[in-house]
Amino acid sequence: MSPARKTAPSPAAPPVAGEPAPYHHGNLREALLEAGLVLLRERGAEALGLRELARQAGVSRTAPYRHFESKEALIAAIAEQGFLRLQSYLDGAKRRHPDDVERWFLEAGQQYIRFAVDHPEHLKVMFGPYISYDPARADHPLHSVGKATFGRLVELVMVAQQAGLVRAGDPVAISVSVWSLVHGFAMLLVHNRLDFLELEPARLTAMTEQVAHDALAAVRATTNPHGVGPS
Amino acid sequence: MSPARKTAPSPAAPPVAGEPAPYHHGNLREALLEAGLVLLRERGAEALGLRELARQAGVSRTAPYRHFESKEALIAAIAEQGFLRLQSYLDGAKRRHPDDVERWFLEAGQQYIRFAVDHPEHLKVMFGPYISYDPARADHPLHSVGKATFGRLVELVMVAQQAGLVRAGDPVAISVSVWSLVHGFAMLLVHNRLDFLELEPARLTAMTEQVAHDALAAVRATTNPHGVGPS
DNA sequence: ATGAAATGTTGTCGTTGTCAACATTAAGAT
DNA sequence: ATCTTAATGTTGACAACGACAACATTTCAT
Repeated sequence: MSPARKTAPSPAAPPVAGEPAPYHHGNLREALLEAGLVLLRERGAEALGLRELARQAGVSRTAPYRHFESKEALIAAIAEQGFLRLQSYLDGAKRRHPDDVERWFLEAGQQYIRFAVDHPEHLKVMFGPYISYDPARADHPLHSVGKATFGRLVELVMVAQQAGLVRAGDPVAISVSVWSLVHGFAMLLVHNRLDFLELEPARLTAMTEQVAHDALAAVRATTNPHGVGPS
Repeated sequence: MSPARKTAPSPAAPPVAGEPAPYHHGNLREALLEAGLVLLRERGAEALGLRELARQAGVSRTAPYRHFESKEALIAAIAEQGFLRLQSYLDGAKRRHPDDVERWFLEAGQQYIRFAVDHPEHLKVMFGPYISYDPARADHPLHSVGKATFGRLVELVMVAQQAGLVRAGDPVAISVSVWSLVHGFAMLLVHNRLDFLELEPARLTAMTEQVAHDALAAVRATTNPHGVGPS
């Protein structure tokens, strides 16, 4: 992002003392989302509120309603950004190991967990009860981006199947198992449910690697004598 | 629970029209928890509120504060009950397969998921962001009962190790992997993240069985050359 | 230039969690 | 039995929140 022209005409800069604070913010929607990320990092998911966000953006309490239908809609947009961030983590794994499926698999699992460690509150928002995830609203952008993220995993699983690394069978179902293990660990981490493990950084990376390995073991093809397909 | 004498002296019965509604409820703490379970089932975790619970219990808005320090403390007590319920699900698996570790393992996994299907909102409360889970408060009863539940799994893993079913290694770390897979699937289920799978009951049980199998595969002992393990 | 659409503001309502002050009942000591 | 005290329940109040309506200001297309 160059600091040059955006879609908005003038401001997009921190408020200047001399100027009379323009009536129109000019960039409010994105400013709210950015403030949301900051608030998320500094004060946690519970602190996310329309009024607080408006305050952070230097705007009055109901202004956000011009850009988001409701609090839930705003949070959904923040969650959406979270999935994009997560995708870039996962894509990094693929980019770094383009021709070794096993390393790609293991690294993807670790990247998922790294995302959880780096942005725990964001993960909470993405998978917590803050948004309803009504199956009737399956056209919502949040659903699309969520499915796209899951698609990264399905693609990985299919490649791994063709390489004989992962067992045959419905790749979506297999992906659910893999996702469940890594996601479950991430969620337990993020909600402090694993504090009794005393996970100082060294132990954390060891545990992360173990989880990634076990995720692969969970769906690994049975090492067969002569080629493809399990016994 | 027989309808006979409880710890409280007189009421513990639905309010009678004739009586002037005694000043002391006599059983408020348990009444609040029971109302909490009902509210949880009927209107979801978001509807849990001190005032609403007080209303359901036929008592005035700040009365709950005589029995719970805060809203979070009340929810923690409800979560505590959830862990007890979950334990009884898991204990059922052990009871039904006392001398077949593999069946015990698989059934335990399925029971965890069955709990999620039977009491989704309760699971949300147990693992959601409603309670802070401060590591400093490690003496809280919620932590104890949580660790006790996890202990069921560690016990199972240790027995499975001795039977040569599960790989050697720190049984706690291995349990975390197993827990993560089953828990992750349960959480995804409960938060409607798997609706795109179109899980009508038949597919759900199939997927449940797969998850349990994969949880075992994740930590299974490598089939060893000379003896104990399966073919 | 003018009317419509987009955007921001103040006022207000109902709801919630929490505290303080007060009322009523139950329990224990004398 | 009476008196004191702790346990329990109530009303009043406050700040914060999400949401809506009505109004103000700016931008944009015609």
